Amino acid sequence: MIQSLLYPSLEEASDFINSALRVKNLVVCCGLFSVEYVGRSSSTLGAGERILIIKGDGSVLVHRSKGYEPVNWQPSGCIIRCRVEDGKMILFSERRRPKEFLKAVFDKVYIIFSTSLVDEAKFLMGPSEETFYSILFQHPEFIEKGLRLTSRQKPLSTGVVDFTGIDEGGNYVFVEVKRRTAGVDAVKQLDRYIKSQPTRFRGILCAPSITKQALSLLEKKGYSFRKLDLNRISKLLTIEPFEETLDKHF
Amino acid sequence: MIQSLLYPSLEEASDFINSALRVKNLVVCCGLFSVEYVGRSSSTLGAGERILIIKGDGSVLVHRSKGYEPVNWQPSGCIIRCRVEDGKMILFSERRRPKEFLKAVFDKVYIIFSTSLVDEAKFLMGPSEETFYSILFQHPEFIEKGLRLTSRQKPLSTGVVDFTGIDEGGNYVFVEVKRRTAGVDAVKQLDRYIKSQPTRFRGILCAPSITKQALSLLEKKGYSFRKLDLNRISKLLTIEPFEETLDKHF
DNA sequence: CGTGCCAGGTGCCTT
DNA sequence: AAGGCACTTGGCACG
Repeated sequence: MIQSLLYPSLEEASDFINSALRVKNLVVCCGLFSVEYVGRSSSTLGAGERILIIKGDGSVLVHRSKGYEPVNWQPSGCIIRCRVEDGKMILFSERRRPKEFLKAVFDKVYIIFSTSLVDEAKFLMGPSEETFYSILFQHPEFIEKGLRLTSRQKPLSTGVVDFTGIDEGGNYVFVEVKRRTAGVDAVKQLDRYIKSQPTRFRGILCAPSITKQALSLLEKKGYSFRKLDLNRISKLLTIEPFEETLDKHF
Repeated sequence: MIQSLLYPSLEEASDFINSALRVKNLVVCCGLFSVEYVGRSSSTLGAGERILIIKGDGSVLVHRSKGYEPVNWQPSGCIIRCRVEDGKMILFSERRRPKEFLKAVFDKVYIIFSTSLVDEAKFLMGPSEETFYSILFQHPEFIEKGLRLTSRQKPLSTGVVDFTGIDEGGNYVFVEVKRRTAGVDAVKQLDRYIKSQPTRFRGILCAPSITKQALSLLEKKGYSFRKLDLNRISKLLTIEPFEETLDKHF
């Protein structure tokens, strides 16, 4: 059930929003307004035509005419109030921790609607990092010939190492897996794991590619890089490859 | 100028969207639909009531009833098409590089509106990390009385130290600045810089606050914590301090 | 609550 | 175009 108002007065819009807030409906409001934000950072946005979205869980989004990201926002769990003051509609949102405030001051509301979105569908994501681990754990030869993996996702004092194992020469090995290009961070992560151990471990960083600086740091530390062949791995997934999904749905 | 349709037929909605696309208007559409995505990853979302937003620059956002993040999206620059097929409205978005596809299949459209958002306002962001460095470099007394800073953003073998300097007692000093609460990793970072030097350096970690564990580690290492007074610093910026902004606008 | 770490991260700036 | 890095990153899992 949709409720909507076209070119409402600010009083009408304010009442409308307050009604929607009480029943935790979603509200979409298009109008002319300015935005102030204070919190971890702060920002000011002068008056302009935008979209403001209030979700039932207390999140707020302000979208301008371009781009993926909202220009201002408030995450879920905020306390939201709306009132008319001095001929302007003021929408105020307060986040408790960290302390953050967002205020939208409306000169005009062009259109506003609210609804309770009935949406029970499950969101299914394609192969994640976890999926890659499973495949690699069953096929350590993709990482290195003769490698035996002894544990996965092993918690250390300083983080969780993806794999532990023993290489062809009998050396203990830590393996860090990245699904995408490995950067300096990944090398540091691996280094931290190995430094945390009293005994000697070889380090293997396994990723589809690696940045130049990361490789340089890796070599300086004496660790190894192993190129991960994504196509070969995806052949082993139950999930259908890109091309097939494309053919089927698109 | 707003155009809107309440409970349109799928044909009406499709025509409406195509008209809006031609003039690169923003479109907000609330309805019952499913979403498929294939690209860097892939995802499937069964039918449910949601909001779909198309922006003039070719970005697409699908929002469910909860949370800050869109469940599916397409960044700006995509090619968008809309048609009715087998009694469903299909909205298709293609990204060129990387190759990514998003498809929304509508069973029903509850409300749809479009508008060209006139929005020329400048978005002004509060102090960034860079801003803090500049201010602190010019006002080292905020860090410590009698401190002289000799260089900023100096590259070491192990990273980039924010400031180097000499304290009142003539000791060489490394300063690491954090804009937010300093955690254990900030201490480790500082420690790494100092360990990398052949000569002795004092370590100062400068942040608005510090976690208990980080402070404990810092003290164990013999380094100093300096509370960064954000209000005092922001006085030196053209940007007004938190409390004042709060008083004035909230 | 802090710590660690992934994300279809996104956006910005540099080579 | 690719790499590096900050972000009001958000989000989740775990101690």
